[in-house]
Amino acid sequence: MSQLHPQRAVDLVVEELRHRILDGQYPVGTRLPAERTLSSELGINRLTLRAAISYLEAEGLVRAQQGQGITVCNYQHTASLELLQYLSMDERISEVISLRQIIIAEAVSHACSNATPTDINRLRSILDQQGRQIDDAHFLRGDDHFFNTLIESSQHFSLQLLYNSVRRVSHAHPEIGQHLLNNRPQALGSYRSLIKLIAHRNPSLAKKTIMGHLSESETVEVTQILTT
Amino acid sequence: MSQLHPQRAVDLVVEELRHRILDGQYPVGTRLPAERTLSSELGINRLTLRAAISYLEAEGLVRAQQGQGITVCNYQHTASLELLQYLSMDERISEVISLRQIIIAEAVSHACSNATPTDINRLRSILDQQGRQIDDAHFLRGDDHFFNTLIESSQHFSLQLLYNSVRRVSHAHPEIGQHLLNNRPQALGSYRSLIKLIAHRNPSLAKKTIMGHLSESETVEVTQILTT
DNA sequence: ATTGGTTCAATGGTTCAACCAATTACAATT
DNA sequence: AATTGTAATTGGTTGAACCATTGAACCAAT
Repeated sequence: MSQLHPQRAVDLVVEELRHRILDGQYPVGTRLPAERTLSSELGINRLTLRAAISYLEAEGLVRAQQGQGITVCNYQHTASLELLQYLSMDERISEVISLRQIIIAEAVSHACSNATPTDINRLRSILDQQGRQIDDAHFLRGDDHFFNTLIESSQHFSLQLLYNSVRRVSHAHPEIGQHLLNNRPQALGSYRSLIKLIAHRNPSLAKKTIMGHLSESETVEVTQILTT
Repeated sequence: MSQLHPQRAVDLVVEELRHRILDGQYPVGTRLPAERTLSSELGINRLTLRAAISYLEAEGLVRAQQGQGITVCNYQHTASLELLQYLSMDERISEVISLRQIIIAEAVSHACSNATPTDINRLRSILDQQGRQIDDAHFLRGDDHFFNTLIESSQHFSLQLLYNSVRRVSHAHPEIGQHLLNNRPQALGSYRSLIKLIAHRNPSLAKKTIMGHLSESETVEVTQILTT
């Protein structure tokens, strides 16, 4: 959905209908009002409504069938992670945080094998030019840039796509960014540690470090890596 | 996109355009032909094309802007995991397999905390009534049912949404199912093992077991659990 | 009473033609 | 050379009309 420029009528309708669905105003399994009725109610043309419906079909929220109407899907089974950005995060912040951690751990692991020296230098450069001492907004932007680069360095296309969704959820929910700010010291270790782990080229060790699954001997090893 | 019933013109157009984009026929960053041109070429009405474009916008493949045209997005950054089902899997089967494993490990871990006795019984029941000795197609269907139930037992909505995408990728690419069949014995341990791990209610241990991150003492513990 | 087929109303699917609105390209002006 | 204004291009929206599918209501034959 575009954001800059005056918002299209289609986008407004998509948001309105998505809202009604997720609110339970149009419960799962029920039918939306007929297109002619609904477009009239919303004050738009039927074709505009149909473009919105098409969009919502792609999101896995509704299903249109001729003669039968537009049915609200059980999106728990039909939607993708993209849906998360439109839902309330009250009880799910921890889900996203841990998901993010898993993705990063996996990405670091793959980056150990696939990151080029150029990639590693780029990561270092992002850290340096950021300084890491600016206001929250700038910090989060730098954070975003850093992890984007990290994910790309992993050369793992599926992880990249997955991370895109998590990223959009984070952007849609400032609470998540806030959580990252609060837990910055202890969470994930510092950025430089991540780079050191990648540069050390030990995928398994790197992943275990991030996930906190280290044995005693491994802990010693990691300590050595990080203090050099 | 629906599949039963006669396929709508919109769906055909979506598939055709998506194919052209992923093929590189419409390279990333370039513009599609003008709507009037394209709809004429495809032999459909412009409004039908627009519904298809709306769908592709939701998939993160294109971006339409008035006066500027319809631009092909850099879907590596705009799409979600859903895209994977439309791509060639040649080099990515292992990505999906490992992603699937991570999701299941995480789900089992949460199922340890959240699965009700009813959930566990349901999982056992799925195994029993399946018999596990039928042809591949039936096996995969049972497999699908089992893991769906497992994911639901985890009560982890984000994982559920994520798994939906992986599931659709798997369905779109029989090679992945084939890989599951081939590596069935050694991969993930048996289904009954998973249930035992869940019933034992030790989230951390369960996850490590599936991911193969067990220490020696933990290995002994797991062996005891699985042999009871 | 049950079955089977027919009709019909409702609903989504598609098309046409026209106009609005944003953007861009380019020529005219300075 | 820079600026401005205008025209062409492109997507955005609309209205009305017609097609195709579905399901319910109805009716007839058994």
